[in-house]
Amino acid sequence: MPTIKDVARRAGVSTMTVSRVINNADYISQETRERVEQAIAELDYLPNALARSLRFKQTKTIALVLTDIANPFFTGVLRGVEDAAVAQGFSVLFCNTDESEQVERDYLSILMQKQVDGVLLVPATAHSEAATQLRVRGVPLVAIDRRMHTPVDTVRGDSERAAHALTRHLIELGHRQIAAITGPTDVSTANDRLAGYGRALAEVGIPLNPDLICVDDFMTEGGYRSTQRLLHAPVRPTAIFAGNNFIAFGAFRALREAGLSVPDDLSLVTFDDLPSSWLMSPFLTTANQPAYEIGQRATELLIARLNGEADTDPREIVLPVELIIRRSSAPPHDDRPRLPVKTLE
Amino acid sequence: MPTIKDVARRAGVSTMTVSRVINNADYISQETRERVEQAIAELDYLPNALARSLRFKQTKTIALVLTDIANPFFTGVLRGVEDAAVAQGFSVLFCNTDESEQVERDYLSILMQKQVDGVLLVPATAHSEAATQLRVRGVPLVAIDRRMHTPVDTVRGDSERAAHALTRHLIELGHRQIAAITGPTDVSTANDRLAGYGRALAEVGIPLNPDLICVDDFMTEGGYRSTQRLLHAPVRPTAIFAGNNFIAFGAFRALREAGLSVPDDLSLVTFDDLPSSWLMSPFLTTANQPAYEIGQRATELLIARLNGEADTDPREIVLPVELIIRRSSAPPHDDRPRLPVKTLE
DNA sequence: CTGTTAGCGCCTTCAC
DNA sequence: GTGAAGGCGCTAACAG
Repeated sequence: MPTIKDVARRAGVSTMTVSRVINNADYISQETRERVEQAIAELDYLPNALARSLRFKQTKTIALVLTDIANPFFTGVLRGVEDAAVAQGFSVLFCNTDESEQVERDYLSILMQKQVDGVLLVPATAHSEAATQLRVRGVPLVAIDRRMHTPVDTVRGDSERAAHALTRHLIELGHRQIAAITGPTDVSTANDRLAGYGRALAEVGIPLNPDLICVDDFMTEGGYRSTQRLLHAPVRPTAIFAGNNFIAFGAFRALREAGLSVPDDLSLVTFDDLPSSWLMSPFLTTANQPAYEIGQRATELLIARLNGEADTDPREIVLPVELIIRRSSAPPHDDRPRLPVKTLE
Repeated sequence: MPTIKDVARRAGVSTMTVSRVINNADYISQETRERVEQAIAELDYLPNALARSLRFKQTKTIALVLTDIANPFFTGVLRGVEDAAVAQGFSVLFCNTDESEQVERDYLSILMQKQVDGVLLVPATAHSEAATQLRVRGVPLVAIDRRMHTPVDTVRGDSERAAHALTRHLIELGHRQIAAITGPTDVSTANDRLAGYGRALAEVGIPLNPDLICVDDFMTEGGYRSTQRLLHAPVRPTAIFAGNNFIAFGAFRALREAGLSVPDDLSLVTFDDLPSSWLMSPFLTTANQPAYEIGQRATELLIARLNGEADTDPREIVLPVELIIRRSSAPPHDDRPRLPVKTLE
């Protein structure tokens, strides 16, 4: 592995001159420059970014710390992040926390040691100390998808409004017994979605029924468990608002196993779903967040911070969410008992 | 940002002593160690990994360069890679090439400059010079999913065998006119899958019909275009073997638009599909590759190479693929012309 | 057990 | 235009 010294020796100049060529500084004679460039080519020399970073105090690397890349929403975010990062010459260190605060903490420590220039974080919880940890060390942070207790740059979809729209849609179809299943209360998206749901109910004077509100994790299993609970509750809901796609998948499975069909027996609406190009027959009514754009905008904001631009108060970018109405939502049947019907296959 | 010097000053020792504590070397008096540890805690000191890496010539960072993270198969690979990497104290630099050789080349250059310890690569093409580039610089490489022309460590699913099984399945259902749609011929998985397809046909004496073989990209659009072509071909196939999940999605769309139903009018089988927990009603017959395990095994092999273990010839790990038979494949109808039927909704 | 010296590869500063 | 010295933060090798 040749170093700058080898190049200098071969070109018959000092290392400083080589350095000038690499960083294409001024005041180099055309002739020297060519000689150096040739030596570089002959030796197939590549500068050592480690050494440069040590001097420049800049690694041209940012980190993306998120909770679960298997969620297609976050896959979209990652694509947006990467494209925006590359466009500005940055690399992306990828970290998956699986919603664990402990893992998040450990990662952040490593990232600070590795001197990443900035961090994009989907915080496992709203009270994550990440913001403080990073600020102390002067590492810029942009939160993605979820708000944090500490004031911090944030890019996210408008969960409250979207949840309101989904719930409103159910109400307009005639539903009154609408259940909500969301993630942990210390995750802002769960709260915001529940708030939007509540606002829609309040607008038409439907009281909140605690029996119809389930809080579990944001995973398939959470949706499955919660739905089973709902089916044994005193009042059976005619519609379920699932706080995210995984919850909806779990809910659907529980309904099917109970011999209930969507939307004949219950309507089901959710967030994010799957890319529609993947679906044989798109089915779920959903509030679709602009995942790619969220990742992109967050990265651009982060890099702007790195460059010292926009050095104002924390900024919050809230992107609109698109409502996609499909077959999983329909008017409720009357409430006379009905025989379970085979689910749509 | 405190450095080792600050810690040394505060603890009243030399930097070397601090270094020894950090790396928990032997021969430190209990008392000094405690004093240093206290100084570290008080200053909230974190060692600069850049400086350490410069000395150690080890960054504890590997790169994962793949073609398209939006493909759920690669998402699974990434999860496997990350888990295995973290378990051994490595971080993962993530790079998406979008099947572009140029992007791949550019990334590799950056990665070498950043001194990654090793590279996991899904080569954009089999003739990628990546292997040579990296070898020259002594950076270990493990290819994932696809074989390369240069001999190199590889971890992949058994595409040939799986394609054979899928085709065999169609034959056993009674199909004789079986079309194949695959990706570019300079991608080994495309070739292997075509080979498996051909072998299955040959076994039962069905001649290869060039009209029934389409080569396009591995994307939804490729599947869509190819299927449209097939529908205008002299012989209409009764079944389509799609080279990957995206091709299958595109094929399905083209069939639906043509008013054809699966499996009533044509059977459709493919690779990878989607995680079944996401599906409302799993539909596609598929050869399911162990994505997570592929990522995991590749990472373990790479790290073994870094540690100088297993310094033998390039190794090829071929993992078995699971055949999942679902509703998209069924016996063919007789070949009398039929009215187009609405697709299953 | 602890400290000093030197250097990883590069670049900033200041001469020449 | 170019080069020599010094240092980024850390540690290996050697002293003591």
